[in-house]
Amino acid sequence: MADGNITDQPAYRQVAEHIAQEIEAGVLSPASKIPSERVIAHKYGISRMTARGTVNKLVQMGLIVRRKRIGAFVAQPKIRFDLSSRAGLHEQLHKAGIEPSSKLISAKKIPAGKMNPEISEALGLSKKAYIFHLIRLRLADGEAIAVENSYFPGNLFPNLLKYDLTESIYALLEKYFSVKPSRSTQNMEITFLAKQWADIMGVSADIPALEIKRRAVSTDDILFEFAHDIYRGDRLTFTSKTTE
Amino acid sequence: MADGNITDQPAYRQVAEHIAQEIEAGVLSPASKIPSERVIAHKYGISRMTARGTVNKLVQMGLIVRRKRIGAFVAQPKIRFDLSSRAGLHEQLHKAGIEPSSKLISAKKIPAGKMNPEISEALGLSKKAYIFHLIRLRLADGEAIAVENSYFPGNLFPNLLKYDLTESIYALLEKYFSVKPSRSTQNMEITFLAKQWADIMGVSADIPALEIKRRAVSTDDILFEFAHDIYRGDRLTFTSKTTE
DNA sequence: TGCAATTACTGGTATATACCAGGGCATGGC
DNA sequence: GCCATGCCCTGGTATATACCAGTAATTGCA
Repeated sequence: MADGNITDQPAYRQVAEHIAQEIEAGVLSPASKIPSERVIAHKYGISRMTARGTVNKLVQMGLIVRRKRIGAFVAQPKIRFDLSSRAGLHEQLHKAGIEPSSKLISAKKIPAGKMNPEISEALGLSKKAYIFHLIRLRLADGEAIAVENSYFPGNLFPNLLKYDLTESIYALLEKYFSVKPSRSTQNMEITFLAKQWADIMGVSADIPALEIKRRAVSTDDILFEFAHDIYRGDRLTFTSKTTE
Repeated sequence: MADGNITDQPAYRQVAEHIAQEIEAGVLSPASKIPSERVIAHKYGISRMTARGTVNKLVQMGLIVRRKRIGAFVAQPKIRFDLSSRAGLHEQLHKAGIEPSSKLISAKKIPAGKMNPEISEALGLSKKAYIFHLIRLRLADGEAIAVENSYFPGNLFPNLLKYDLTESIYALLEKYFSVKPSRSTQNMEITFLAKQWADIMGVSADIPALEIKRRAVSTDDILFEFAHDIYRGDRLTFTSKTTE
């Protein structure tokens, strides 16, 4: 910025705050396009690289999303997801008036020996056993919000891949294999979206994420699933109600 | 990079991956200084701004931490914090062989009317009631890892500020006011560290964070605390064990 | 009218350069 | 031996410029 400043904030932050206020005030409404980096630079009398810093800051704050070669847009409000709810993601989205959908990305039968030890050991399998690995993409109103990796012991679910895997897996397991989930132990971590998952979701890797690894036990006390779920932190807010 | 590349990755990412491998391989050990941006630029034949992009990426990955005007250093391994554990942060750190400490940043008595409505309403207070607001900084081996905001209804805890607030507040409440926590409802969100908290912690605002808002109820079914805790996502990994 | 080619614009990457403020260290005076 | 001065290095900010690849609107031809 050409002029002097009262606060000692760097130019890119000042501009970011100004635009952030416009967004919060509703001058720029969700899904609307914000001015291009070059226009911001000209409007505020800063260089494009500085304007880019401004846009970076806004992305980082979760207020806008970038679309390569198209522009930057005001972000939709975050979707609430209650991790402690009995209801699954699908059901919670539906209740919130958001259209949930899933896409089966991959379904493979893999020898336990070729698997990541973390997974085969978690499922307590010998090397010659095999594992079913499903990757599903979860969407909300058509927008990718999560990737779910599910690992099932092959011996428990013969011919699993022959079933319709696009619907609820848990319903399927109960219907055809009489396996009902009872308890689960989960471990969560805040990370950045690994490129692997970002590619599946079709988004940039520079967004925060919540990763959850879960071991699910059936009512028969059998460990029947190891799940590794990756949720976008920029589109979801996570709620966890605990009563202790 | 001057030379052509096999992968189509941008230069700043390639260099970042190379340095990341050096860190993971132990060539660069925790707390050791990585080369300065200018040195990286020269070493890999890239410009300093590109080298800066590399360092940004590494910071974002949580592999290194920056220290203004001093350099960038390989980050310490993340500290595990079990959110679902009965043990508090202090106890968990101690068990992990890390020295926990706290610092009282501020302790104020504030009219409920002047408070953020989210808080006064959560505590179910009229505008003329008052609220105690404590801000505490939590450290692990001297490093700031969390900021805790605690809000207590004034009527429940007369003269709260006269007590020693540097120790465990819950122990104090039980000892002097016979208030024992029983249940809590909490709401967590992944964000970026707001400048406000970053300043208290003495770190940059460009790091991920976990914010938890908690309503704590006593054994007498009285809502006695609204807490707003902010944890550094770059120094902590959060575990949550659920058995349902 | 229909469709292909052009063009303007976008974010992403990269370079070269410049200045600032503060930490760390060597130097030099006392 | 002590301490202050000053220099070098650091990350942080900022400018100006350039090229790329893909989108989207426009243009122009058949």
